[in-house]
This record gives sequence, C-alpha cells and structure tokens, in this order.
Amino acid sequence: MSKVFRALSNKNRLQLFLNLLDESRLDLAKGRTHDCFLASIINNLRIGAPSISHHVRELEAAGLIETTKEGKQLVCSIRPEAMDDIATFFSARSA
Amino acid sequence: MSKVFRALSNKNRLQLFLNLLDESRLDLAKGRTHDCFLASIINNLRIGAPSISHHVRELEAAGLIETTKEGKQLVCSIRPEAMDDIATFFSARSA
DNA sequence: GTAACACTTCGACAGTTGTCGTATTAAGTT
DNA sequence: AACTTAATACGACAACTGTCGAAGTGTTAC
Repeated sequence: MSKVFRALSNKNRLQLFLNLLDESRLDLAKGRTHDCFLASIINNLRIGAPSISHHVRELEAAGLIETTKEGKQLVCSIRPEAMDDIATFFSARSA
Repeated sequence: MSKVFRALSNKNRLQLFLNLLDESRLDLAKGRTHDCFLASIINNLRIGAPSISHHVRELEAAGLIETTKEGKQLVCSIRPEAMDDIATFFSARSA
C-alpha cells in the first residue's frame, strides 16, 4: 500500500493521475471509453516527454492505471480496483 | 495533498501511522485519550530512535498527526481532520 | 522510402531521503 | 549531585528520485 502512496507523492505524478481521473469521469458521462494521450499531458505539465513516460510507468507499476498502445499513441486509464482499494483502506480504519 | 501521500509513502512511516490509528481506536473504546509513545514504537519498527524522531516530525509536518510532550515522553495522536481530508479527497473524485 | 510523430531507452546529474552514530538536552530517580 | 531514560540535534553517507538531452523504435503520412 505504501507503493500507492509513493506513486501519488510526486506533484507531477499526482497531477497526471487527477487529470486522468477527471477525464474518465467526463468520458463516462459521455458514454465513451476514458482515455488520455501523453502528448496532451505534456502540454499541461511543465516537464519533458521522457519524464512523463517515466511517471506513467510508475503509476502503472503501482497498479493505479493501466495502459495500452493505440497506434503511435499510448492510452492510459484508471484502474477502478485501485480506487476501491484506497477507499476501503481508509474506511476500514476510521471510526 | 501530495505532501500527505509523501508522508505515507515510506514503509516505516506508514506503519507508524497505522499503529497510531489502531491505538487511537483501541483507546477510544476504553474511553481514554489516544496516545502512543515513541519508545513503544521503536520496538515494533526495526530502526533507531533518531529515525523514528525524524519520521514523527514528517508525519506532523504533513498534518497527519499532532504531538505534545508529557514529561520525558512524546505523545502522538492522529489529527482527525487529516483523515477527513483524505476521505473526501477520494470520494469527491470517484463515480 | 523518407519524413514526421509519439513515445521509450539510456546515461547523466543535482537534489532528496532514510538511516546511522555520536553528542546533547531535558525530565525523572536515587 | 550523579545516574538513567526519552527524545532531539547534528553531521555523514549510501541509496533513490526527478529531470534532462540525445539517440532509438515503431507507426503513420506523404
């Protein structure tokens, strides 16, 4: 579980994750599959492509997101199980 | 918010935090104020006193716990607001 | 088939972290 | 006052991180 926190402990990585999260809510409402290309993220965050690539891998390694290739592009999506894990982790221990 | 995750990203620090969390529930049941001395933690974790002291400060800096001195000893307790923050952070963004 | 695009791999490097040993302070004990 | 206990302060040091630039890989466009 500390791996999950570790993945979210970096500002840029957290931002990336939240972007994805918001994307996925948006897309869910539209009935589309939620996705996000790295190229679009690079514009939001102030770091280079190699760093983004690195961060995506870390989020993936932590089990927070999953990725697939679509042609040239990398499609990222939130792993719903991860969200559940976090939610239950805290709810199980409060009050 | 990334500061909170950062604080929990270390295995020992997370353990310390969870210990406190469990302690506080236990003591709450007994009707006592929840507390925890570093000395008792040192036995659980496999790191030295200076490291523990350091970790406690980090948890405190992240707003997760608060501490007071009681004679020689340091009393640590969970900041309930912190738990709320985390809970709402995730619930606000899911579904 | 070559050019552009989207991402990855590979060092490199400064900055941060986690731990330790030693020394110190502060509180309680005898 | 001298001693013990609990925690802190202060370096020191290896290990890890986050970022970059340059070069590489695979995919699409012309």
